Parts: sequence; C-alpha cells; structure tokens
Amino acid sequence: MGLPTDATTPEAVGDAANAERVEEVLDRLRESGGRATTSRRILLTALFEEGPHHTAEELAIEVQRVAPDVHLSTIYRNLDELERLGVVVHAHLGHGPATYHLASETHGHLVCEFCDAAVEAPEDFFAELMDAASKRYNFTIDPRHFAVLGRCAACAQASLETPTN
Amino acid sequence: MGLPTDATTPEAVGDAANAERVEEVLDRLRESGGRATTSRRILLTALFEEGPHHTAEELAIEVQRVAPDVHLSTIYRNLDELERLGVVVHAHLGHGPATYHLASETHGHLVCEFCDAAVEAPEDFFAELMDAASKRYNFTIDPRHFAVLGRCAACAQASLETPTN
DNA sequence: GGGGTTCTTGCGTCCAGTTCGTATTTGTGT
DNA sequence: ACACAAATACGAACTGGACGCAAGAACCCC
Repeated sequence: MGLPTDATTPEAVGDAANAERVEEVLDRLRESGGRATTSRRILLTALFEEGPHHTAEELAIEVQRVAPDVHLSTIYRNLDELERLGVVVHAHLGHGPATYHLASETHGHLVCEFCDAAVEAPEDFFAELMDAASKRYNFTIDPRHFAVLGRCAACAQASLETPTN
Repeated sequence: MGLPTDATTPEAVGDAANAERVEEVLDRLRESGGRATTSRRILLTALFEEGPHHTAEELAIEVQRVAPDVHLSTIYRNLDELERLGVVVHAHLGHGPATYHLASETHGHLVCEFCDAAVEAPEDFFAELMDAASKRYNFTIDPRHFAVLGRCAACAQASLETPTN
C-alpha cells in the first residue's frame, strides 16, 4: 500500500473514480459556503477508500498517515460538517465510539453483545418494523442510527456450552 | 412526599409490597455471596418506586435524599452488580446517559431524535424482526438494549412546516 | 495576482459519563 | 463478639467528544 501504481491497475481506477467523487463533495461544500481544504480532501478520500466502519479515531490515524498535523478535533468538526451536508452519517454500534459511513452506503446493524461482530442489514430488513411503528405509534423510525444488539450464532453456541449460571 | 403515611393509604400498601420485593432481591444477593447493605436497599427501593427511566445520576439523587453520603460510584457498582444478578438491565436511549430498569419491566424504546421523547414498545412489537434476524442472519436479537431512533409525529409535522433546506 | 474577508485549523482545555485504586468501614457466618 | 471478606467513600483517571481562541489558509473580487 502507498506505493505508486500506474493507472491501469484496478485499484488505481478505483482511486480515480473516488477522487472524482471527493471533488464532487468538495464542490458541494463550496456551494454551501464552505471551503475545500486539504484535511477535508484527505478525510473524504479515506472515507471513500476504506472498509465499512470507521471511528473518528481510525479516520484520524488514516488521515495522519498523509498529513500528520491534522488534529483529531478537526476530524470531528469535518465529520460534523459532512454530516450536516448529508455526505456521511454516524451510527452507534454498541458501546464505544461512533462509526461514520458514507450516507450512500447506509444500512442497519446487528451487533453481537459478546464478540462485537457486526452484521449489516439492508433497509428492507426493517421495513415491517418501520411500518408497524408508523401505524401503532405514529412514529417514523430510522433503524440505522443505533445498532440492534443481540447474540451471533457462534456466541449463542458458546454460551450453551459454558452456561453463565 | 417523604411524609410518614399510615399503612392504610394505597401508596403505603405499594411501599410495603415493594419493600418485600427489595428484601427478596437482597436475599438473592446474599445467596450469591453478596451483602445486603443500606445503599443497596435504598437503591432497590428507588428502582421499584419510581417511573420507568432512571439514569445513574437520577438514582443517585434519589438515594442521596435518604442517605446523602452514598457516592455516585457506589451507585454504578451496585447497578452493575444488580445487572449481573439479572435484577436490572440498562438501555441506551439515544445520546446521553444510560437508563436502568427493572428486568421485569423491560421493553424496547422508540426515541425521537429531535425532542428525545421516548415511546415504550412491548417485546412483541419486535417479534417479526427477531424472527427475521434469526432466519436471515442466524442472530438472536435483543431489541431492548439500544433504542430505535426516529421522529415522533409532532416533530415530523414541525419539520414539514420549517424544512431544513 | 494581491488583499481582505471569512472559514478552518491546531492546540489546549473542558465536559459528561463512567470506571478504577485504595484505605477504611460494614455485613455476615460462626 | 470476632475475623474475614465484601462494600464503601473518595478522588483520580479515562474515553469520547465539544469548544474557545488565535493563527493560518481559501476564496472572491478587482
């Protein structure tokens, strides 16, 4: 990683496509009176590049690999700003820090309380619940902001073998 | 409140019933090697007496009305202990502190992201979701530990009237 | 393309919620 | 009543995050 790649490799193509999306977001930022700063460009690049679940701290480390002086509080402020813009959303997967996602990739989460494994669930998985909430409680739910906790298959099995009491 | 009441008033009767339950829990504590301390007795009394959603801090205030020297960290440790015993559970209703409930009164929550209003939802409200999680993801969900966020009717109405963008 | 305005950043500090270490006190079985 | 283990008060530490401020960087306009 980090080595220069020529533009014909798949990941360089992906990078190029991401770079375009990053600039798109920066344009939107400018349109709304904001500015396209280096730290925002790097942060967005990290958000587009990496896996699905980033904490602010993980993103900071990623950004600091490129620009070591970017402060954690800048990451927080930029994430807030991007959230206000609708580019990212944050979610709480159990205890511990929040995770940030691209809004375009949002989904719900099932998180195991014992091993912290997270399963992503598409929005339609919650369709019935959303419908029921609307009818029974006149409530429009957004099932993506907090995880639904439980027990994954492996931990359920383990707890059968070594019961807690 | 706080004034002595004679045993024929309804609340005194309720108090008596609660006192019995408190002692029951303390017995269980003793059986598992724990001790029935005053602070635990008061804490349990508060848990049995009051409304549905207590934060640790609220419980501390309640306990300190009777025994001002009980430290907040004692509340936390006792809540942990009671949770290990299965007497209470805690839940996270959106951002901010956790809330503690008697395990016997557990339910899910729908919380409005805008006004923090919380609606309690019985377990059967989540039955379909639990079923689907089990079938599709082999996952046993416990929908009560984290709230499902969304927008209550009033706030949905308000946001129609003053749109965000 | 230089200058001024405004936005953003780095840094330090502060905050809430919770946990932990420790010396001391308090319940409990015997 | 005693001894021992468990619980307590107190304070300090810790995590995730917010904030105020002065210095720095983008942007717009001419």
